[in-house]
Amino acid sequence: MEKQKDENSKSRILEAATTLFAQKGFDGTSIREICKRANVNLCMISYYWGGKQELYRGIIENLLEKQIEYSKSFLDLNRNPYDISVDECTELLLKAMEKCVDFFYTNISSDLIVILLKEQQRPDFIVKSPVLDYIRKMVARILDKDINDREVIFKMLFMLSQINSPRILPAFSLRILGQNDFCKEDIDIIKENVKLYINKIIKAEAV
Amino acid sequence: MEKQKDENSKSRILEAATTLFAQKGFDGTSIREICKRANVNLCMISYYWGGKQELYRGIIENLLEKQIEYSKSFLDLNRNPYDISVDECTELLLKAMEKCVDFFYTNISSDLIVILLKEQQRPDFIVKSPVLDYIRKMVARILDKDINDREVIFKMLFMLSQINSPRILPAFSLRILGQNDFCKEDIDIIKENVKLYINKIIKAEAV
DNA sequence: TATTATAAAACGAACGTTTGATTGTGTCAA
DNA sequence: TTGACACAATCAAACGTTCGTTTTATAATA
Repeated sequence: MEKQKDENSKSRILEAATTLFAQKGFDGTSIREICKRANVNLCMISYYWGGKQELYRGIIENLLEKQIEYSKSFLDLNRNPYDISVDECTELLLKAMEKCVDFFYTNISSDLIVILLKEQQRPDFIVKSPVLDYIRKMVARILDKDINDREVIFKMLFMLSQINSPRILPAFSLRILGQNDFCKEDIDIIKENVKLYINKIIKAEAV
Repeated sequence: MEKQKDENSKSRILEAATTLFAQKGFDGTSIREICKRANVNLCMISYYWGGKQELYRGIIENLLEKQIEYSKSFLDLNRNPYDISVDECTELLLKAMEKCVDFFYTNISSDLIVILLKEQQRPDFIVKSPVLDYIRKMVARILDKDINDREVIFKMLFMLSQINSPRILPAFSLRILGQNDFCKEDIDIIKENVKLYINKIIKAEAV
């Protein structure tokens, strides 16, 4: 009376795995722990994905799709940044950065950015984001440099880490704040910061 | 003819473990791998430290001592920031931030900051840094706020992530740069950035 | 009656740790 | 000066546990 096509257990696994990977990392999380939390049998991960590693890829690709889909509301990835004026491009980039804050601090994707940061060094887990590539192209255009120019890369780094700083140091910041996650007030502070400093960084006074 | 008091193998283990923990994380590194890289027998970690976890603590505490020792050249941890004028305190903080860049980008401690960032969420691996506490107190003094004020905490976050951004996203940045580690030129860019933006962040125009 | 989803059990491999033996070194009484 | 002894360092081997995965069986559905 309950053995029908039940995508429910599949999504429960995804949810449990995402939470645990973010908390304890890929290697620190056993599939037994995931399955216990998701309330499913031990074999279900292999059954649905083929293995633990494929489950990870599934989670990440899911995020990337969401990111691309979400970016469509404020970016046109097919439009060549070099065909846009510097001023318009700057405005677009600033808007994109603000939208990134919204994206990275929703419940859905907050765990995922933590996972990506944690596992970024695994050669087998490399992720290519077309959205990130496009943003880099925009920075290059604004600075009138090559996309692989050292200055462009560092400007991107400073921007991204500025946005993600609370997620990069979650244990540190949340422990001091005495919270389990960031609240609306925190996100507003981050956004305000983005508007102010990212703007300055982009406008290329130095660096 | 070679079995004498040989602290050599102990330090070789420390070096190998630091490199591997930074690369693959604590859980992703086996003691077999560490010992193989250090060219010592499998039992030596238990012999010297008692276990893998204790080896980790040994590494981290080693870093903290170095950090405290190093900070003495530009900070007096016993001096109460609230007894210093805002202007002098700002200058001291800026200097400290620049010194932090030097510290975090030397070969000795670059791996260690990566490890700390990776393992920060483990409740059993929590590290308290008196230097960081002092810097927080300085920020609070400059902003004339309580040390636990949300604004103080976020300013610290933004400052620290600004400094560490290239270390926070090492895979991302180094892959694009096509380098194995940051060079003098990169560190100069980071320092210049610190001077410019940290200064703006501290001076409290907003956030 | 296929097909899909779940369950329990078992697989070999890898893990961190411990054991017991062995080797070199420094100490010291004879 | 030497032989015995304590001790620190190292070794190979084995320990029990946990890991990701697979297998075989079973229940529910189309």
